[in-house]
Formats: sequence, structure tokens, C-alpha cells
Amino acid sequence: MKLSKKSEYGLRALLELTLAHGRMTLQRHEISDRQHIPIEFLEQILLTLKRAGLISSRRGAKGGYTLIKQPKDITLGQVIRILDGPLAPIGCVSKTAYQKCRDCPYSDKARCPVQQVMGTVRDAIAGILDHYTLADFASDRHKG
Amino acid sequence: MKLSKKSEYGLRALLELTLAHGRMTLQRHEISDRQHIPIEFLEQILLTLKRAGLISSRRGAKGGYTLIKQPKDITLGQVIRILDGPLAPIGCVSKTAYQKCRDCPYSDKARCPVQQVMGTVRDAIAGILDHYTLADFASDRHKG
DNA sequence: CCGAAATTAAACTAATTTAGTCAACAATCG
DNA sequence: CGATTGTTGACTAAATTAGTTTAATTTCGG
Repeated sequence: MKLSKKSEYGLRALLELTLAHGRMTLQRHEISDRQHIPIEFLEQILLTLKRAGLISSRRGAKGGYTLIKQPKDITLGQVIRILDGPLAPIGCVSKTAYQKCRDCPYSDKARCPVQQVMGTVRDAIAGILDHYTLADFASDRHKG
Repeated sequence: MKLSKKSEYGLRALLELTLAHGRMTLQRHEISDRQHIPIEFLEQILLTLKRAGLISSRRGAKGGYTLIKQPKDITLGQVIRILDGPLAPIGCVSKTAYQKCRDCPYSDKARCPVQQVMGTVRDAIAGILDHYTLADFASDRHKG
């Protein structure tokens, strides 16, 4: 049940971009310095987030990265799915990337106890991460 | 946020042992056949569960495995921690295996947004898995 | 006591994922 | 032009995952 460094760094980078949102673009070294992220790894992450349409970038001198959506419109769940894949503990309970379980001895989907309990875990995780936005994240409030 | 095959197989194996509990011991091939688990991998898992004190075994002809605790006294959280490690998405929010985060830019523990949200995720996961026992699991009921 | 049946234990392996690193390239600004 | 900065893809080392193999030990039935 682990969050990868990639996702953790991605969230920290987006936190910085959220704090700068509307005011300025940030260069990779600014993000890297403030959040202690290895710079080349950070680039790779920012590129993925760019391809996913969350941020934009400008090359050359005076270049940098900017959020292109409102912080309140980006949830942590979205970000983690982009960087780490589905939130669900097992494929057969994922709602965004369902995969039928191979070799499960229970033919009827509803009868598998593992699936049942992992379904509730998935819902709990998604319930938190899909309602927590970058805006919440940056404002440092407690939730629930 | 993934559950390993090891934990999944471990849970399925314990499910079989729960169903047999008090009535008979099960041999590895019975568990393996019923739950479609590669037999040598299953052994490895059963050995870990034995060392953790959840099951006992008898060697030789007529040998096999038995639960040595009451199904209602074993939670899925315990089992997953034994086989996969801590439930927490990141070490610094684990209650059973806390690890200080290295290189976190926030010196004050309470101020880190990643830690805050992952703390609520950890509590949600543990809230489910630490209250769901093998007895619940085997009785196939829905929960909360 | 013998041999088959069963668990124990540890070492081994192949594939995948994680966490980066590196080098060549392209665009932009002054 | 040349320094700065992002782009892209290839590369790598270490860890993890999902097993497999081998050898040993214990127990039961005859």
C-alpha cells in the first residue's frame, strides 16, 4: 500500500506550482531546491504531468513551468493515478482501470471476500484523494 | 497503493484455514488447489504466517496446517502487515513502523501537507483492515 | 526399520518496478 | 552567437515481486 517517490515528488512539485499559481512560472531548480527533489528525476515527473495536461512549460532562458488548471480542479487522486497508476489495491476493484482477476476461484464476482473488502478499501482511499484538491493541499487545512 | 500477490494469497489461504478451523487440518495442496495458488509460493507464505504465530503445522504423513488463534482475533490488517509491511502509504505516517522522512523540506512534522493527507489515508485503510477479522472475512458479510 | 508423504529452510532466478542519471537536442533571450 | 532552460530517449543500479529448486527433516503406515 505504498506511495512511490515519483508521486510524492510530483505532489510536492505541484504544491510549489500551486503556491506560485497566477503570479509566476517556476524553473525546475527552484522546485528542486525548495522540495529537495533530484533535478533530473523531477524533470521526468514534470514531463509526465505536462503530457497529462496539468502543467505547461516554456523553454529557453526565462523558461519554466506553470499550472494550467485551477488548483481547486486538480485532485490528489488524479495526480497519483497519472504517476503511479490506479488507487485500487487490486485490479478487480479499480473503477478507473478495472481488470478481471485471473485465477480467482470465485466465478461470481460478488462472492469473493478479498474483492469485497478491497473494494471498501479502494472506496475509502478514493473518497479521500478524489476530494482533496491542490487548493486544499496548499492551504494546509485538516480534513475529515 | 497495491496489495501484493503474497498478501492476496495469504488472505485466501487463511480463508480456507478459517473455514476448516476446529474441524480439521489442511495440507498445502488442498489450499493450493482450492485457491489456485502456486504450491511452492504458498509454502513460503504459510511459513511466514507460522513464524508470525498465526498458524501451526505438523510435518510428515497426515501433516498439514491449522489456525492457532480464533478467526475473530486475527484482522486482515495484521496479516497484510506480516506479509507486505506497513499499511501506511509513506513511512512518516505509519503507526506500527514509523520512519522519519529524510529530506522533507518541512522541519515541523505537523506542517507537511503530504504527511497530513497521507495520514488520513492511512487511518482510513487501517480503520477498515484492522477491524475486519478472518471471521468476518469467512462469513462473507458486507461491512460499513 | 523402511519408504512414502509431508513440512522446513534456504538459496536461486527471471521479470518488473523504482529511483534515478546521462547525453544529445531544441528553443529562447540578451 | 552563446548561455540558459526545457525535451526526449536511452541507460543503469538496486530493490521488489513472484515464484522455483534443492536438500533436509519429520511422521505415519506397514
